[in-house]
Amino acid sequence: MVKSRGRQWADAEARTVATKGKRKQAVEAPEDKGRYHHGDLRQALVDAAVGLIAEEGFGALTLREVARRAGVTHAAPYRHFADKEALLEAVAHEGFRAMAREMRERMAPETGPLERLYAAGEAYVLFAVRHPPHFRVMFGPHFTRPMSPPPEPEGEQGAFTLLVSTIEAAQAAGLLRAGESRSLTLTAWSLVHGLASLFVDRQLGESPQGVEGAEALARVQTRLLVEGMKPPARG
Amino acid sequence: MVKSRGRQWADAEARTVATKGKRKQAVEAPEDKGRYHHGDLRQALVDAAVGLIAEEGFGALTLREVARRAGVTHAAPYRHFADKEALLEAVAHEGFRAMAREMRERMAPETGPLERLYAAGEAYVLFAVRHPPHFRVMFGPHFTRPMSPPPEPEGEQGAFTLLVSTIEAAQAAGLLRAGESRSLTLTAWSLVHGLASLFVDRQLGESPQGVEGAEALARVQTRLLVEGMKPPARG
DNA sequence: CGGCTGAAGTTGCCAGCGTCAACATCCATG
DNA sequence: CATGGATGTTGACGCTGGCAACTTCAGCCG
Repeated sequence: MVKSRGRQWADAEARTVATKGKRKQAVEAPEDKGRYHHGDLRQALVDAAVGLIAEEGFGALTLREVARRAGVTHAAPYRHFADKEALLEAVAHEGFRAMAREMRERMAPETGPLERLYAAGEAYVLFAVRHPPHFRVMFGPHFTRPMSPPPEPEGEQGAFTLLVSTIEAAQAAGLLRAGESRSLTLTAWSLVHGLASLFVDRQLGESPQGVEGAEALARVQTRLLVEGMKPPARG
Repeated sequence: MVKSRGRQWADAEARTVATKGKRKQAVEAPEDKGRYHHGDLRQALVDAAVGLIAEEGFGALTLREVARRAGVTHAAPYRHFADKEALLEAVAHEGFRAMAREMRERMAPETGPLERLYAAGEAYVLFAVRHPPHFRVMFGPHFTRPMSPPPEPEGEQGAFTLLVSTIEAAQAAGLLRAGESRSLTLTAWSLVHGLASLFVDRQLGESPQGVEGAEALARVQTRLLVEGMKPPARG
């Protein structure tokens, strides 16, 4: 029964979504191999969960398999998460933070209120297409207890707040119909969320796939939404 | 160990979504109590699964609990479904059929192409709000293998086909911008799907809840989408 | 009417899962 | 250098999805 479980700690490099911010200076040195303590097991577990969902699908998401991928035994995760749902909550929080960040980044170069709105919508859809596991966990039916609100670093706006303020800015500039800002926001949110969901859930069989296809589609759709569906003749 | 498992067959009445069509004349007589064979266990299992998701959430969906609710032992479902996923597929198929039916019913009284489009969109959202378990199974991340297309009774159109043909009819009547029918359809679909998803996943904390709230919201949103978001001044 | 046969349901089993309690190891602080 | 708290391990429990072998039933054929 001498299991040859050579401890290989998960690479921290594979993360493309995780908070870029500084983390405890751990796992940095390359010679961490033989340690009993992991250094940053919590983040390693989150990464492993995301990778597992991406590779094997949601049904394969097992606390024990996550632990295996992180190179620890099956009960180790309980030192960092109360239960499986708490781990998923951490994934969702990471997703919300990353989505807001990507929206801010794509909006940053734009100056016109409408251009900023386009950028926000496109970033929302692109985030979902690029990070399906996060998106699924964020909005999926996997939580029994209500999810705690994602922790937003000081001064940073969440994705939804960002959308609202962008739309209100466009209204203030006279570029969008005034009033009903809540309705306009919900319409915009529904459109991008629906498009993102359809993409992630592979409901768009015939349409262009892949990140580029999604980007083009998101671009067209956000324009189309704002331009309106009525014919030029204005029936 | 004498378990008092008095066989109580699941009421077939509780179904509000199931195919209304006639089923094998079974379970109809009220004195079915002591039977060894169930009569319509397959449908009873689907109903039990839907009820279980509705009452206890997705995490509680267990083949064994479903069997318990249907009044049979844990291995009985395997006579009707290859595995748990096959049961979920049956739920999804029932959902797709019911959604298409509800859309047709709500569209039926309307004659104008735009009114029919409104009715289709409202029915889509209302179906999701009224039948969250079905909607979640239909579009959730629960299938590893691709879902087989829902069986559409002869001559009946599926929900998506219905939406496409309605939009094309509106275009033909000159009430919607011509061309790009695929884009218009995707926009409309994304909007109603996003709105429905946000409702089902309880992301709309502040907005009006409940079926009436959803209906009003769906009404407003479908109009708003078609009218367009631009200010009357046409920036 | 009586026996056969296949469909439908049952019993018992297995590995794997989530979770907990008890134990082992390590790092930091005194 | 001792010690205590944090972190990881071991072993256990009940539950689950799935399989195999058995039992019960209904309809059919003689």
